[in-house]
Amino acid sequence: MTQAPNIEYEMPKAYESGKVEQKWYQFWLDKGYFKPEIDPEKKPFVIIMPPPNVTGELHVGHALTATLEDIMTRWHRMKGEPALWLPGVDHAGIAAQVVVEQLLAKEGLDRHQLGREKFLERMRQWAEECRHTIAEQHQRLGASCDWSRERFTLDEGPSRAVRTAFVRLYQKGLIYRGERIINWCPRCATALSDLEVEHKDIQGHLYYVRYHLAEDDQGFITVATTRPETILGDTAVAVNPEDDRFKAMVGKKVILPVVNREIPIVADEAVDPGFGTGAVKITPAHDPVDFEVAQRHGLQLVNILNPDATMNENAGPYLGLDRFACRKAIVSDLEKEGLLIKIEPYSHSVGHCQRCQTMIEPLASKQWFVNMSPLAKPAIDAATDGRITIIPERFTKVYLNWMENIRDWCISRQLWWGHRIPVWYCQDCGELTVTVDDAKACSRCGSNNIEQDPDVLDTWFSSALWTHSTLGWPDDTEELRYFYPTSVMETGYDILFFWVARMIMMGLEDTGDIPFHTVYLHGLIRDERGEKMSKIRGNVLNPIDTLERYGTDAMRFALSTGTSPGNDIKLTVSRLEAGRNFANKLWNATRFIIRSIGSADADMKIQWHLLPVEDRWILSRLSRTVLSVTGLMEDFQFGEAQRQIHDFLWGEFCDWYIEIAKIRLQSAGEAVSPIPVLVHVLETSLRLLHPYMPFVTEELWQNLKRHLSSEWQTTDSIMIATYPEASKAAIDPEAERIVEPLVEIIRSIRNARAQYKVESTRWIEAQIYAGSLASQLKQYTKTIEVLSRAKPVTLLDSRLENAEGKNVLVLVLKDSEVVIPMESMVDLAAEKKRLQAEIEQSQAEITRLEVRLKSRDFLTKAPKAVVDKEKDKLVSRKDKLARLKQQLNRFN
RNA sequence: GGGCAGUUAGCUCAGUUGGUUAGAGCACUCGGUUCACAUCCGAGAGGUCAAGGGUUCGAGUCCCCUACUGCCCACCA
Repeated sequence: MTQAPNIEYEMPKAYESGKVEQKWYQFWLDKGYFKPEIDPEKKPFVIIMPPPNVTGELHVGHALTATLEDIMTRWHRMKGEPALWLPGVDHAGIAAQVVVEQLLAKEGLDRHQLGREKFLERMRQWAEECRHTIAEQHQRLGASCDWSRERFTLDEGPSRAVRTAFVRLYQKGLIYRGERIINWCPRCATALSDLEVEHKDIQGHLYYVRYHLAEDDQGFITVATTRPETILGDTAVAVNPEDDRFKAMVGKKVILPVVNREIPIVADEAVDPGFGTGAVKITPAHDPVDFEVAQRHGLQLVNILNPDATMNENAGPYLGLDRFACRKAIVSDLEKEGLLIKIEPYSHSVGHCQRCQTMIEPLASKQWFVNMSPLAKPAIDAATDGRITIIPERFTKVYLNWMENIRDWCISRQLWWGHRIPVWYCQDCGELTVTVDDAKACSRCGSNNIEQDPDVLDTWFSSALWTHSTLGWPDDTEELRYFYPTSVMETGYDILFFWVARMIMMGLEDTGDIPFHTVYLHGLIRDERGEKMSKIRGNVLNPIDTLERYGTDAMRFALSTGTSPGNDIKLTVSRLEAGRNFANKLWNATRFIIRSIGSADADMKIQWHLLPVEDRWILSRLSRTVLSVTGLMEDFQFGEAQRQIHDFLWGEFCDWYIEIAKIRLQSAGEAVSPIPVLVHVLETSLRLLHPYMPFVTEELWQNLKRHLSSEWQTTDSIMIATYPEASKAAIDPEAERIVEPLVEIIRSIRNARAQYKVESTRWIEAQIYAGSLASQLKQYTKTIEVLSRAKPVTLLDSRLENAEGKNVLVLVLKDSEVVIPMESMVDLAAEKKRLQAEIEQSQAEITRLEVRLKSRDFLTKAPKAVVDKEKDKLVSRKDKLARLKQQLNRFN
């Protein structure tokens, strides 16, 4: 058994330095708290962590993910559920390969020089380093995930899942190989899926080019294009069949400029007669629409590009030129030949590689695709019939819209880093062998002369299987049976399509069941200026630097408090400071309470029947807070939940209860000690807060426990203590009705002091008329004295109808009045002004209430409780108004 | 071209079944070396909840419309 670490009573600085954090993390780890037990009697809570890419270190976005997932996991664990949070990392295909290629470039190497095997070895080393760094960083964030189940997408298990899924889809006819227009990144030298292309508006040009008719020197047709270099790949000109201008030309041939090839004029619906000249050049190998036109008309495909986007042999004289150089050259040649009619500035959207920002070339190429529509249908149903809930709800529409318009997914990548496509081509008979285990021979002719497809799969293909591949699928494991479907998928809304949608499709396809019940989408982290963080902008915040500076809990506070799902978060210094200050406040409050315990007797039993009003009040407020926080958490409103814990602890417990309790502690003797309540509220609040701020709560909780008797020693750690349960029994409206005016009285005296600039060291007298509350407030005269620095405070039996003298200040409150004899003259003018303002305000409110209460509709249609409330309010406001007026009369 | 969000105090943002006088942090003003805390304490100022219309007894909250900002999706050469 691991012993709880020996706790030196350190100041917050020690906590900020990270020592406390590391101490506790190690403690939890040693205790094995992160690993849930499989208990068939209990329903588990499961989150599979979105695996960070092995491209370097974590950024604040990951810290947000980790924070939210840790909050949920810790909360459910404290509720006694077997809570599994399964961590992992993603090999990240292109993204990681790009990083390592850059590292190689610094050494003057490229991957082709190394060769596939050596390069992959290098990649594996790199991935292993990253995995290490990432795990370490997660630990610093306090992530309570089960490291014994950590997975990497290229691990044996997940890899077998990938192959199995591929083979099954292939056998069902849902994976096919074919020549289609794909997005080609010339820099990465690979095909990309549509999602991996970012469209940006580019200020370009529209070139109008004349194509002469073949049999008629005079006749011509003019086309408009943004990419004149693709003329080299034209195999037709198309016009709309309904376009009278060109009807006569359809079927004739034109001479392709520059290359002087004859190509036909065809009629096709796809052409918009209103755009450009109404005639379109058709480049089937380099444009998706043209590709389809070509299919319909049986046109030839002419590919004019090499993989690196230089011109190939089909470009004739332009062979070897870069695509942009070629464009210039062609434009200049067209001009020379008088075929360029005009150039117009034109803004259009151009695809760029998501990873390297290189301009994409649409290219006809033979690739592997997944036919998505059959997979989308069950995924649509799951979100429509309520089996899967997306938070915030608005993303359901976005999800459905994408699903309903889904297009086939190009999954092959011409990379080395990733899951190799499990397909072998027979060099003898040409048959494809598609198997999970490495093929040794052709499945048809048995030849050993087979070669595996050199390509790898899109990294998102393995991600799509993550929820089940991490739990053992395709095997029927105990883990899979127990933990699947998982509970929550928590991630950023930016990967809804990339990942979440595909996981739902593949989860349903592979297991027949949804992968998770709830999708929680968080917002993106932005910098102080509201800009998205990116390496290119150089505004990326390293979460480790941040937590070293402010403390992990402060950062978690900054990331989760006062935020809401799906909305972006601006991470500012002041947010971080607020978190740090809150941790510090807790530290100090706990220190105070621990010191108080030391000087009192050790019995912390609350004597419920003897409790004074303020004890009942704070216990009531605690109950309400627990009730509300629990409800909010069940509703995934973590930001609001934490804000309420913060406000309760700081604004009520520290500001009022502790301050009042101090007075009791100082006047030794007859009174009931506040210490049991102090301890109870603190201890409960720490548990309530623990999911959010795990380190400071553990440190303080452990410290507190050391001063308590054995019956408090329920668990070895706060993280496995039970989560507070709301007790409605402790809600005490009567106590609240007394403490509220008490607070109001104290505030009003403090206010008067400030207004009249009474020196802080000077005491003033106060007399209070509290009507029906007098008897309960009687025992609080000392409290009022100490907290408002007024002495003596006396309670009046009756109102001072007309307080005598001009140097008496009368404060009219809701149900009470405070009379303060002033040493010097009261500023009459100022007082009159203040009273008049109050009267006006009061009068306005009364008018509003009266109007409302005269309305028959209101009286009959509003709920009775609301009506009664308004009636009571009117009575009390009228009373206050009358008293205000009397005070004003004093001055007249 | 579609779709979605945001617009609340000087700044950053909360405010989820419509129900008192709309909140917090930071910033600001004034006052504080009281033994938990100056990473603090006390007091204060600051908002026609973007504009307009509607539904309702009652709207920051629901509906319509407008403006501005941002995002997503989309094969107009």
